[in-house]
Amino acid sequence: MNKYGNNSGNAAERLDIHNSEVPEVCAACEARHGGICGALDPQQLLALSKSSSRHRVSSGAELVGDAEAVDHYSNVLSGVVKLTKTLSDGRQQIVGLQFAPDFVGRPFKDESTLNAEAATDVSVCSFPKAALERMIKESAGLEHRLLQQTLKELDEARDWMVTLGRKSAAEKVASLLLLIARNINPYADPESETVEFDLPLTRADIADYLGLTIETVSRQITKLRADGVIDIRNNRHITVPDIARLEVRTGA
Amino acid sequence: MNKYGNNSGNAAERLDIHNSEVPEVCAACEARHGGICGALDPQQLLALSKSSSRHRVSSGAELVGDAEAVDHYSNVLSGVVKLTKTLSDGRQQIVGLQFAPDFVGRPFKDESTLNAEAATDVSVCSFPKAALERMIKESAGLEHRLLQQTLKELDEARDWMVTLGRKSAAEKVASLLLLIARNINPYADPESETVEFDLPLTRADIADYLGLTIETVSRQITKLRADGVIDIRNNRHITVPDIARLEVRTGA
DNA sequence: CGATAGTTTGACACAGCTCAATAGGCGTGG
DNA sequence: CCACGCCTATTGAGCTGTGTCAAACTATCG
Repeated sequence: MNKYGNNSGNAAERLDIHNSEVPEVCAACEARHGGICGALDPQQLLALSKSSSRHRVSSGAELVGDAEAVDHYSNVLSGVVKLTKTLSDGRQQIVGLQFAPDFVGRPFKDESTLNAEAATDVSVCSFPKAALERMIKESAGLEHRLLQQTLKELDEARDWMVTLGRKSAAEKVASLLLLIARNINPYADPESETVEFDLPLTRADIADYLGLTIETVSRQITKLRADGVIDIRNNRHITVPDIARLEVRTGA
Repeated sequence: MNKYGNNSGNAAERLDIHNSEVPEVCAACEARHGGICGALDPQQLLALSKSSSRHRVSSGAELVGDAEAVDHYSNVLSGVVKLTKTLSDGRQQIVGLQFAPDFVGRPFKDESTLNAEAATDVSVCSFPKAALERMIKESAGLEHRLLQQTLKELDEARDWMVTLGRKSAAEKVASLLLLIARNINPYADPESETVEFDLPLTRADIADYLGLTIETVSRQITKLRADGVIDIRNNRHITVPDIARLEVRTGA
């Protein structure tokens, strides 16, 4: 099944081919100047957008299956995507969270080695594997962006290895809340002292990202709330009155 | 201090400029067709080798300091380099091991976010930051190799996150021994049932890579030896009579 | 308003940590 | 070649943080 490679909902079709403006689909990405497409000039953007399409993926749905053939790549436009790995006996670990405008997919490999799943309702911009790989060959800037994004993800993965290997349960939970607070809203003022957001993850997801059980996660969240570091409404809506106090809890 | 950017020991100087053969320094890398330099043609290789130099770094010495300005990059020619991160209170985590012919250094960043240290005596081929970044701009192939290497390291980091987050101490130790067995000797037959090698890491290093204490590591190694999965002589020399039996112990 | 999925809380067990003592490897110097 | 000292690794005993199992609670949605 060609999940996201088709042209349904392709906004670019509404553009005149002679129009060199940025295609309508790309406006959202452009606005925040992130994402790999920023490397493309309007003409290249138009070419790529011809084979790309926007999709909504609802919470829980799979974007890329582990050990499945990869036939498309995506950019996250909104929502959160979790990248998971599973051992043969079912133990699971989340190995990354992708926020807008992150890229999802493993270039230059025929099979995925992990599972990408929508943690919330997500909207993505997808394009066929072949189209992207063709553009990479034609645009050095695109490959450069991809390298930058990969280096960023590698830095993040290594930071998280410290969290997994050396932090206590309490520090792990604080670290995750801080990570989410800093990434979930790309428009938020990074200097603001207080943050408010809806948790994109269930307790089970959090446990899988931190290498803990849901019970331990729940106890640590309860403690953070009891200590006034966070406020929770409806189990999902979190308020952090003072980011600095949360940072202290992460164990540096 | 310009640690590795000078030309001391630059074998390329002995080459005639009109000689288009592969520079002498590069022969070792070429032999195994790995490493980023494989993307360069002989002429480019010659150009890069003009500013590169071989160095021996003895066990325990630092190649790149955390939060230090990065002025050079290196390729590992032999030995093992450990990449570490340290929390403010001293807790440490090894976030990667680089074997020959891996690349060491973080392109496009002025400061390193981790510490690279020789785990064994190491020999490297180093070149100034500027020289590599210039070549990247001139050779799309080089950037492609760098992307491939970075993607490989990202895959490895994510695999290790599963080990850190979800495996037992026994599985962690088995996973590390398998990792080393598979990487330490680039010339070894990957199909061979038995492997023999000298551990490049102390018990403390192993603990820092696995998120354990040295005592727990020691106990698990003792158990593997008692069960006949490995044989140890002189605390460092390891024989794995049957790789498949070790794999079973890694928890998949 | 009942069903369902997610979350919290409690009591207990155990894997891995801490602290402490012992043993082994290896270089140095007598 | 042995004796000594240093550093690393092993082993033991007890403790604790996190996991396990079970039950109660809460939000959400038909």
